[in-house]
Amino acid sequence: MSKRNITGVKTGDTNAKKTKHWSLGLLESMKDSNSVVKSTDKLVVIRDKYPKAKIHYLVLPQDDITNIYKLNKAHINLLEEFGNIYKQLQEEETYSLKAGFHAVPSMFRLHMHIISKDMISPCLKTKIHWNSFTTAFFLPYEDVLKEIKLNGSVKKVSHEQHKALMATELQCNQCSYKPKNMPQLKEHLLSHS
DNA sequence: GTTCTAGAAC
DNA sequence: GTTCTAGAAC
Repeated sequence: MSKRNITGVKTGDTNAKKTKHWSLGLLESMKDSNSVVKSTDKLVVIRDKYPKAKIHYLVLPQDDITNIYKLNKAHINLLEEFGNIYKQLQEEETYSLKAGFHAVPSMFRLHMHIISKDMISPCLKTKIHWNSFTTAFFLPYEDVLKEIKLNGSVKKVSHEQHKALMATELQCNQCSYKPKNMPQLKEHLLSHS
C-alpha cells in the first residue's frame, strides 16, 4: 500500500517518485513569469490557472503565510496592501471586481481572489465552484480586514457550516433566477452580459 | 485544486 | 438514450 503525503512524495513506495502535490501549485505559479501579473516586496498577483470569471486574479504574500487562519494584527499592513492592489486593479479594469478569501481554502499560501462578477468562464463547472464565490463561503476582503482589526483573527467555519454552504441551492448572483442545474445557470449568466 | 467516470436524473 | 452530478484519486 502506498500513501501520498502533503509534500507529494509517495511513501511506502520502493521507488518513490518525487511529484509536487496539487495543493502546493500556487507556490509554483508565483515563480512562473507567465502567471505573474505584478509583484512588490510584500506580495505577488497571479492569474488564476482556472479562472471562474472573465477576470480572476490571486493576491499572495511573499511571506510564507499558510492561510487566513494564520492572520493576526501584525498582518494589518499586509492586508492593507492587498486592498491597495485590489483598488489599483479595479481602476485598470472596466469589469466590476470583488475581492475576498475562501472560508475553507484548498491550496496553500494565503491567497485573496480578485474576480469579476460576470462569472462567465469555461472553468466554472460545478455547484461547488459557484457556491464558493456567491455564498458566505466567500469572505469579502473588507470583512476579513475588519475582523482582524477587531478580533485579531478570522473565525473558523465549522464542518457543518461548510457542508451547508456548499449545498446551497443555485441562485443567480445578479437576479432572483434559480437555475435547475449548472448548464442552465451558465446559459442564464450570458443574458446579464 | 482538477480529472475521470459511474450511476442518478432526466 | 443522453445529460448531469458527485465521489475517488494508492
